[in-house]
Amino acid sequence: MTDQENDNRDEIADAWHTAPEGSSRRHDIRRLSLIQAAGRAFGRKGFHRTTLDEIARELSVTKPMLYRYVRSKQEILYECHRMAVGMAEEALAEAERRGGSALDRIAGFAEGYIDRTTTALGTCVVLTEYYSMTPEDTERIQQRRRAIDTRLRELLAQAMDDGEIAPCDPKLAVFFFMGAINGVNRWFSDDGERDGNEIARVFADHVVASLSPRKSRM
Amino acid sequence: MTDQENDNRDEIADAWHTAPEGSSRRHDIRRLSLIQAAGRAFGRKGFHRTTLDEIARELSVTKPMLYRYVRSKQEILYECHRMAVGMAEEALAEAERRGGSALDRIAGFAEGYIDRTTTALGTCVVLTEYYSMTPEDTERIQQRRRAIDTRLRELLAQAMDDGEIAPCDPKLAVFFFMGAINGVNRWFSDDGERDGNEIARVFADHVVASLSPRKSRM
DNA sequence: GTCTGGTGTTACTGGCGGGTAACTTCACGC
DNA sequence: GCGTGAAGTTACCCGCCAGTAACACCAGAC
Repeated sequence: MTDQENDNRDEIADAWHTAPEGSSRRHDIRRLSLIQAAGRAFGRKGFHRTTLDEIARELSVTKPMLYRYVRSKQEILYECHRMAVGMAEEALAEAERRGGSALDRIAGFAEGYIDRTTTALGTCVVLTEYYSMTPEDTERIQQRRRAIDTRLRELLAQAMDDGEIAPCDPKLAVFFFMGAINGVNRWFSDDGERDGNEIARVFADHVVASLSPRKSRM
Repeated sequence: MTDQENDNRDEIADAWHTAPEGSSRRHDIRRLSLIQAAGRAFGRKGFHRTTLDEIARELSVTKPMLYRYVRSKQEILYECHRMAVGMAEEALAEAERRGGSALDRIAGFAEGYIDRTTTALGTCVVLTEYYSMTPEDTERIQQRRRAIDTRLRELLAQAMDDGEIAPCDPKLAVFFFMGAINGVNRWFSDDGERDGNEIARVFADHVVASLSPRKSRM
C-alpha cells in the first residue's frame, strides 16, 4: 500500500473517530466514512471477497458496530452505487447549467464526472459489480443511469443536427465513451503519476475527439 | 431469456452431448463447452453468484461431473480469461500481419478483438472480475494484457511520429479506448439490434476518431 | 451511587455452496 | 456372462462469513 493510499484510508478512519460526540451529525459522518471505507475495499478486492470484518478493522472497530449504521452488506454496496450515480447526475446538471453547445455539455459532463469519481475517496471504484446488488437495488440504480444515457443521446443528436459532430449511432456512441469513462475506476489509483483532474481533462478531450467529424477509414 | 440466447445455450449444451463418444477429442469438446456455458453464466450473474450446480444444470448434468473436466471453479474462470486474452492476442497478431500504418493496425486490432469476443459464444462477458481469480492467475493474465498494452502504446507513439494522430499521452489514450472496448461485454447481448460485426466496425471508427488530430476545446 | 442510553465487545448461529466419497449404471472387449 | 473402466449420481462434509444475541463499559443526570 502506498503512502498516499494510507493517507486516504487514515483520513476516512479519522473522519469516523473525530466525528463530534453526541450530535446527530455524528451518525451521518460515521455512516458516510463507513461507506467510503467499504467502497475502497470493494474496489480493491471486489464485493464478495471483502468481508465486513475487514471493513470494520479498517475503521478500528468491530463488525457488529457497523450494523448501527447500515442494515446489511448489500445496503453498503447500494449506497456506493447511489453515490456514484449521484455524481454523474451532478456532473450532468452542472454541465447543463453552464450551458454552451450540445458538445460542450457532453464534454463538461465527462470531465465533471471523472473528476468527481476520482477525487471522492473511496467511492471511485465500485461502478462495476452490478450483479452483486439485489435485483431491486440494481433496478433503482439502472433507472437513474438510463435517464443520464437518454439525455446524453439527446445531446448527441442535437450536436449532430448542429453539425458539431459526424453522423453516428447515438446509442453506440454513448456506450463507447461511457465505457471508457467507467473504465477509469478499474485502473485509477491516487498514487499514479496523474491526478484525477488531469485524467478528467484528457479523457474529456478524447470523448470529444471520438465524436468529431472524420472520414470513414473502412 | 430470448430465443437467440436460448439457441446459443442449447448449442453449447448440445456440443457437450453430441461430442463423439470415446475419442479423446470428446474430453476437449466437453471441457470447452463447459467453459463457454460457465462464461455465459458468469457474464449474466457474476462469478460469485453463479453456482456450479447452475452451470451443471445448464449442461444437463450434475455438479460432480464437472470435476472430470476442471479442477476447481477458479480454474473455469481462469480459462475464460485465457480465452479472452487469447482473442486479443490473435486480433493484434492478425492486424500486424495485415500491415498498414500504425493507426491501421490499432483500428484492425480493435475491430478484430470486438468481433471475436462478441461472436464467440459464452466468453464475451468475463473480462471484468479480475479480483475473483487467485493472485497467481491474475498475474498470468495481466502479464499478457500488459504485453498487448505495451505494443499498443508503441503503435500509438509511431502514429504520432508519423503525424497520423494528434499528440497525446499514449498510456492514457490506450486506457481510454481499451476501456470503451472492454466495456462492450457489459452490455452486449446476441439479441440486440446490432450484431458483433457491426459494433466492431463502429467502435473501431470511434477509436480512430478519438485519436485524430483536433484542437483542444479547453 | 444508581439508573439509563449509547458505544462497544466477545462469542455464537446458520446457511450457502465448493468440493468429495462412495455408490450405480452402462458400454464394450473377450 | 463377466471383468474393467468410464460416465454419472446421491448424499454428504466443512469452511467461510453475514448477521445476532448477550454482555461490558462508561458517560452524564439526578
